[in-house]
Amino acid sequence: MSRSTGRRLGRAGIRDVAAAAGVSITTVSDALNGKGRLPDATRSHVREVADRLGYRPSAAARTLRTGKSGLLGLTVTTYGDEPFTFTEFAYFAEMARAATSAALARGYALVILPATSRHDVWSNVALDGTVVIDPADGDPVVTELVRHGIPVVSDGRPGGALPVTGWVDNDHEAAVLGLLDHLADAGARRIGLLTGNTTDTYTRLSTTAYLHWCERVGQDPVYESYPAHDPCAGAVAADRLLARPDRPDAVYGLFDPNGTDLLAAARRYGLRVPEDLLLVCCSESTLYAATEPPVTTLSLKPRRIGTAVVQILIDAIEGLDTGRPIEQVIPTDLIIRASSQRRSPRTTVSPPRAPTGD
Amino acid sequence: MSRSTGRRLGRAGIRDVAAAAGVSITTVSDALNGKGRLPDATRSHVREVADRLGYRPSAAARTLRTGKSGLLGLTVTTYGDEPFTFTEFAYFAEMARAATSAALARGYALVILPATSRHDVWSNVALDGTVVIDPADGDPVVTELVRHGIPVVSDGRPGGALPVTGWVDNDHEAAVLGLLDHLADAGARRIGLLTGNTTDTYTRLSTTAYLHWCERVGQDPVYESYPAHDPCAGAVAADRLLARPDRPDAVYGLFDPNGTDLLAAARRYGLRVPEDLLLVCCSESTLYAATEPPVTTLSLKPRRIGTAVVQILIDAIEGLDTGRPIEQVIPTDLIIRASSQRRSPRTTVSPPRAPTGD
DNA sequence: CCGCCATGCAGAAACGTGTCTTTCCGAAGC
DNA sequence: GCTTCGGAAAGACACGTTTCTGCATGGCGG
Repeated sequence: MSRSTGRRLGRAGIRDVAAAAGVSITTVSDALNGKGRLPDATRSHVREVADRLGYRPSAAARTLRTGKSGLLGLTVTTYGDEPFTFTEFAYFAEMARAATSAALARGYALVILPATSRHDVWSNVALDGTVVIDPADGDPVVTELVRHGIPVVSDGRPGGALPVTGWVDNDHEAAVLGLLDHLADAGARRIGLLTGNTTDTYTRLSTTAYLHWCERVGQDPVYESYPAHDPCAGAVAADRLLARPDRPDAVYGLFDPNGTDLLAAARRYGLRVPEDLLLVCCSESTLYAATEPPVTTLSLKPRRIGTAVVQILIDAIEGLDTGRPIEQVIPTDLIIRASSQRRSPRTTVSPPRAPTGD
Repeated sequence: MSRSTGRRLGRAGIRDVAAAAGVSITTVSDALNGKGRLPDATRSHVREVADRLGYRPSAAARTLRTGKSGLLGLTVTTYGDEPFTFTEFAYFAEMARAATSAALARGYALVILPATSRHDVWSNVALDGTVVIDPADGDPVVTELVRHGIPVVSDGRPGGALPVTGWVDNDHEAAVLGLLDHLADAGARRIGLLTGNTTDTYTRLSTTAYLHWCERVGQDPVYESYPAHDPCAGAVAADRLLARPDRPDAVYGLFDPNGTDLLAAARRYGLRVPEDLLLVCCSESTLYAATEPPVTTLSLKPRRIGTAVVQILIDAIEGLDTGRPIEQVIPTDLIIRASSQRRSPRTTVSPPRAPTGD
């Protein structure tokens, strides 16, 4: 049987369009992609025939020929033993959502992939580039990707001289320092920290910033750490922190659920917030606007980060890069609510200060 | 230049492996895929050479040849004007996470795609199948996908005779009826509903189940609806519901943030929970375990749904289907906490030394 | 001793597209 | 009048893999 009649079942190919329009394959390709020198009459004719046949170019064939798939990987490193922490917290959900929207707007789609170095999964999909969330130092997946010539942009400043194309991150040190200053301004004398025992960049930078701040103001560090992937462990660690003999009068929690964990622990110990205990936690959840009391949160602006990461990555893919790594720092946002304001609203006080930090 | 020496830059191809191993292309392909009849010596030799060269088969070429890409689409329909509601609520995050894990375990990856019928995005990626979350009646994207022979499995029972391969859903009617019975058992005399004004299946089924229950027990329906995509509107609607002259003494909120919305509204009206107002909301967030008071939540088991959807879809793709649509109902889980139990567990605060709750 | 089958492997045809090169043809220039 | 030039479209190849077909060899039964 001839090749033009053999494909009765299945989708229409470019050959079918060419035959139906009475032109060659080249003309069809050029007409649909706007590439060659064709009169407008031919262009519209071919397009009309293609539409009538319901023709959709094969993504696989196009990818094979052009080398561009229009797919970006989105990976998340694992915390501890958990196999997969995608959208473990609201941060990831928001960031992934923004990244997906930004990619879609430029004609790309996102593929969710694990950060493990399972070859079979990674090699089964043709990637134009990859977004890596919080890569570990010397991440083998990242090095292998760049060795294959795939651009990698990371959310989180990479450590260990990772050869990424670029990165986007918050200034975690400045955020923690500003937040601690805010608590001190509100009257905190001893600020505690609820942190993780993992080695990821966010946890490490935030913790060292806390230690530096303590050193600067001459306060003994008071902190508890726990495996961040275990939600129950957070509640226990919050309890431990408030059970210490050197109980802090203000606490910053690094992870999303810490706000409710600390509120619950404070209730168990009969501590009033904010009268007896000032509270701030890092979270993207709007639920903290409606808790009792509302909790001051530090937002890492995941939407801006997700958008920026994708823009940098696509710029690099499409050859708009400047040759050197592109680095971008997104400012954080401290959303001040009742839990970190010592003065009760009943007493007449000076109007609340403008939220413009240093 | 010959074809074997021309590709110096770029990844190693199967030809390079064949040349380096001193065998033919066929032998390399068979050895790596475990297909042909080869002695184990040749197999291991080829594999060793391929590893040494860092050979990764081209996903695009394999997809073109075999017709299988190993990619599954994951789409979310839009609510109202919002362009993209992926992981708008914790439900989507959990469901997407479970679906991703389940797909990965069977060698597939998930591509996040918008539910709009933008051709250019959909046709730029070769899909083996698609998961559609809560499709609208007669969804054009779904019909076009099945017309192209791509299996579609939906999260949420499809309406409008949508030709999906299968679907997974909760028994929303039974869940709402059981939950309302639970509230009535706890002493509720007039149960209100906080619902959405969208036409998606979840909202519609839950609301009609509520109305049926009211009819059965002879209670006048008391409900407020609002656009579920707008977080501020939820707080306003919660306020409206509690401001009514026929104020309910128990409320069920259909959406994730309704719990804190209703708690805040109750505080504004001086209503104690659960003494004056019983509360249940549908949510997957663990934050409700630590609110004041903890809120009873209805979990739709998104992890089980995400896993089941992917299993059904991959079974259909790999030809394990039975010919008829596969339908699966996942039971819901009512997590009973203090907000829906009229008796207060204790009037004094329990000693702080035992962090093990309940 | 001949034919046959099982084994081990190579050659080559696809998969469907993009694009380089070539061909054709009419019109303009010397 | 012949060449050249440029526009329009066709031919052919390549992308890298899978897989069908087929060739050679050696062991075995008849």
